[in-house]
Amino acid sequence: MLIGEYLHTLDSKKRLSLPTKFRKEVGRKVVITRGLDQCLFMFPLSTWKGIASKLQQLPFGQADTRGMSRFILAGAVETEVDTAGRILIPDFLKEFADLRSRVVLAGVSDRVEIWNDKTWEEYKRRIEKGAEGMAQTLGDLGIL
Amino acid sequence: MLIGEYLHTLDSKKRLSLPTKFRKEVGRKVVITRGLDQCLFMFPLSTWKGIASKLQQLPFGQADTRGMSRFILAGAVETEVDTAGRILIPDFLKEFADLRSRVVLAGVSDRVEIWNDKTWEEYKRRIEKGAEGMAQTLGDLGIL
DNA sequence: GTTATGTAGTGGGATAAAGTGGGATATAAA
DNA sequence: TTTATATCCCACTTTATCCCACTACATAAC
Repeated sequence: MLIGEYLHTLDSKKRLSLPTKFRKEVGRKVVITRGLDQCLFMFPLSTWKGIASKLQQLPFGQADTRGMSRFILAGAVETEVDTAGRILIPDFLKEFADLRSRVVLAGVSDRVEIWNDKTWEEYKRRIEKGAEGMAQTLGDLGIL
Repeated sequence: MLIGEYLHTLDSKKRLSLPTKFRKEVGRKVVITRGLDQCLFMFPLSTWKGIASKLQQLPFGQADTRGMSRFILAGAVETEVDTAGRILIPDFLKEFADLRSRVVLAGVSDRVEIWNDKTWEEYKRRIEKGAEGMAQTLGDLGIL
């Protein structure tokens, strides 16, 4: 279970160290893709395979699903975790998520999200403000 | 699995180098054809054979599928990957996709798409704008 | 409390490889 | 023969990869 929030630094060589707590669960190979709300998603290779096979089944005759599979598949990279527990973030993904030096890694059960630190803080503030409505929703869903 | 996005240059001799990550999977012979949304499709020869046979099985009586198979089959070229990992793009395909010097290669599971860089950026921007709908679809597919 | 020991996170240098450009040779057309 | 086009080969530049080192903070030992 990937949980917790960590502030790490993306160095000049595009390397980003994973929090120790994530390393075992994530394994040696991971896939990073474009995510939603301007962050990146990182999946263990095994999880990714399931996603990829579902995407492959989408008909590319339809313009909208064609766009989606391009967005995600062309936006994905398989990377190995190096001996120091670091992964490489390619330029086009750095740009997409507007990643600078300070980066937030957030565990969200089966994936890790990678955020620009400022964007993350802002996003959290927005969510907190909507907490009232959220509590309602959680209640409706029988979660809390 | 062909994934990722790479910005390469098409030189004055119409040569385009394939990203290293694609080379193994793609093999020595590839087929390039006209694709959808003003890009080119590149298939490993083995994949192409399956696609070609499916196209041939389309009912020839219907005008739209007839047009589709002509569009793809007539525009197809078989090329060899040279010792430096480069392929040649014939003029008529260059023109079709409006390829200049800067070219994007995008892996989309079983094919590589070849785009004019500007066209690709524009396309991505359009897709991102529709991200809300995409989130919905991803949820429906059980991906997120 | 102070001193070892270990580990996580980070940075940098040396080496290898990828991507690209250009010349020389071969092949085909005028 | 001359001109043009394609193919092969080599060389340069930049980027990536590997390996080692430093610092900070933690825990354990004295």
